[in-house]
Formats: sequence, C-alpha cells, structure tokens
Amino acid sequence: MRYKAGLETRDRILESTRTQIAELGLEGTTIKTICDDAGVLPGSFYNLFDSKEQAILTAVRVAIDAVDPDPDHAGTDTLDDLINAYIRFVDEQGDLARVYIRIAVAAGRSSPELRGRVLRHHEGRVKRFSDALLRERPELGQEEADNRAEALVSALNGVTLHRTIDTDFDVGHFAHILKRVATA
Amino acid sequence: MRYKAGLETRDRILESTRTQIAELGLEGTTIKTICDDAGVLPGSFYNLFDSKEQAILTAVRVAIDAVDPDPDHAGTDTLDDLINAYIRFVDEQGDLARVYIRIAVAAGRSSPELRGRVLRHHEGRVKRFSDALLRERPELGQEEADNRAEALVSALNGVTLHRTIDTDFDVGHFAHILKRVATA
DNA sequence: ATACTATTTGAGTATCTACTCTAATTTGAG
DNA sequence: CTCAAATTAGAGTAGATACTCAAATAGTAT
Repeated sequence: MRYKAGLETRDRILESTRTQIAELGLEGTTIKTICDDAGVLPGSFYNLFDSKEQAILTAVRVAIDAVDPDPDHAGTDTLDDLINAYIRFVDEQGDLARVYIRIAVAAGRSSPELRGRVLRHHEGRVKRFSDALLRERPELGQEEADNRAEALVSALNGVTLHRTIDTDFDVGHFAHILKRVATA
Repeated sequence: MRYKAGLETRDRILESTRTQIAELGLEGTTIKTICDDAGVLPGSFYNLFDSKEQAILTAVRVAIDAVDPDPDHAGTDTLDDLINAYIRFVDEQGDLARVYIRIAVAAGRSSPELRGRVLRHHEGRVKRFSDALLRERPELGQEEADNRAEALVSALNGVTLHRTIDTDFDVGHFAHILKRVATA
C-alpha cells in the first residue's frame, strides 16, 4: 500500500465500513456488503487489510479520533472538552459507539494482542481525563485524580452502554452529573 | 414440557449452557457443545427451547437471580445488599457478566421484543436501587433518588464492562466509591 | 522506456452453524 | 391398562461467511 490508488481504496473501504455498521449493525456488516458498497472485490480488501476485524477496529478508531478535542495531545483539553467530545461521539455515531463497546467486551476473551490494544486505548483515555482533572484541581494529587478519572471514564462507558439500548436516554445529562461528582 | 424428564433435561441444558459460556465464551458456545455437554441431541434441545438465544438469556437470568439478596421482592434489601450482590455476580460469574453486557449491547439493534425485555430488566433493577436509596435517605425525594439510581446502575455497568477487559480491575473498590457518591 | 511493485480481478473453497423433520419411544393421568 | 401428549433420536439441510490464490493490470521511480 504505497500508491495513491491503494490509499484511496483504503479510505473508501474504511468509509464503507463505517456507514455499513451504522446502517446494518455489526451483524449485518459482512465483507461482501463492505466490498459492494466500496466498489471493490474481496481480493483488494485483503490486499489492504489483514482481516475484517482489523478494518472495523481501524474505522472505529478513525471515528473516535475525528472528535478528539486535542488531536495533537498538546495537553490543552479541559475535562469539559473531553466529556463533550465523548457525548458528541455517542450522539452522532451511536452505532459506532455500540461497536466500540462490543469490541471492548469481546476483547476480554480474545487474543492478548487485541486485549492489549483495547486496554492501552482505555488507559490513554483515563490518563487524559486524569491530567485534565489535575489541571483543574491540582490539590487533588496524582493518585486521587487517577482514581476519579478511572471511575469517571468507566461510568461514562456505562452510560453509553445504556444509551445503546434506550436511545431516549439523555447521555449529556448524566455525563454532566458524573462530571460534577468527579470534580467535587 | 410437563413431564419430569423434560424438566430435568431443561435444567441440564441450562447448566451446560452456563458452564460452556464460562469455559468457551459466547463465541465458542454452540448448540453442538451444549448438547454434547448435556448429553442431549439437537432435537431435544429444540423441543425445550425456541432458540439458542432463548436458552442463553434464560441461563443468564437464572444466574443473576441466584445472587438476588431479596428474591421475593419484599423490599427488604439495602443499597449495600444490592451492590454487594452485583459485585458477587461479577466476581464469581465473570463470563456470564460479560455475556449479560453483550446481550444488553446487542439488544439495541435486535428485535423489539428482546430490547423490551432487556429494558424492563434494567428498569426493574433501577427501581430496586431507587427504593433502597429512598429508604436510606428519604429526604432526597422520588425524582432525585430515581436519577441517582439510574446513574449508579449505569456506572456499575460501566465498571463491570471494564472489568471484563481488565480482570485485575477492582470492581468492589470502585463500586463502593460510586455508592458513597450516590448517597452523598 | 524499463522494470519492479502495488493493485485488482473474480471465481472458488473450506468450514461452520443454527435449526428441522419424521419416526420411535416414554410418560403418567384417569 | 390405555392412549394422547411429551420427549427423544439422529441424520440431514440450507445457507452463510471469512478468506485465498494465481493471473492480469496499472502505477511510478529512474
């Protein structure tokens, strides 16, 4: 994958993967539907991705990065930024959020590699929450901030989990209750 | 299903379903492995259950009920009871907890019937948490108690979610932090 | 232009799975 | 004892899916 054509095809496949998941859910999304939608044949798909799983993981990652309030990790994001980005992702990309949770759950039972990947992603997120919290409330100290960040991120995931079942559930409302609690 | 033989077979299938999930995960659990383990043929399985899904849902439900601190719903359970039961379930039946979460997530995309079932179960749980909280802190009022219960249950699910990935994660520790917050 | 890679083609495969169906057998109420 | 209903047997089916492979084609650095 070095030629322009390959990169374009790759983008098209990722975009199709994302829309297929949104339209058909994870179950309904197959190599065939992705390839049809992207106007590509399976051979090309497997020239660019090792597996279906890899393509899906990548598509989800791209979508999450797209709402990142501080893409360069300069340390300029506030706790509100992070929470708002989280809410936006869940609201605007509900089906991808569902898939993200599913991947996370399934990861516990899968290859150490995937589990490691998911875990690192989670830890990175907790760290950013913790850093932002510490910037806001320096007197808490590292350990307490870490603890609260861990609890906050987990609770946000729980709220998201519930939102995937009950689409009327007001994620923003509860997210901000949780934020108030974390900074108390 | 009215004869003794049928009921015994049903129990054996549910028990096998539970152990197969614990040993092989949801992916690894097939009609074949369940039937082999239970010493039953597919014909018998489908005489007693409508589908694989139904058997799994039932097995999970049975396991959850088994740790219920107030099985008769007499309204005698405290918030601590409920939280401890939750922790026990997650600790002792980690793989079933994972499946419970998976079912909940998948439910958002499945039949209205399943979604309704999962939603009712969630609401019933929130109500019990809310009632227990109100017994402990009557001055909160119904609405505030409902709100806090909803947030608490969602947060607990989030903690469970994380625990399914990181088995070192101390569910009890964070559960009690959340409890302290909910009753504050 | 050449030569070397990257990309695409597209039919094909191997494997797995939930579930069905009919006939035979067993159960237990009256 | 009788007989309808429940249970079991167990081979079989239909359908889906992720992925492969060898050959043809297109892209690009020099």
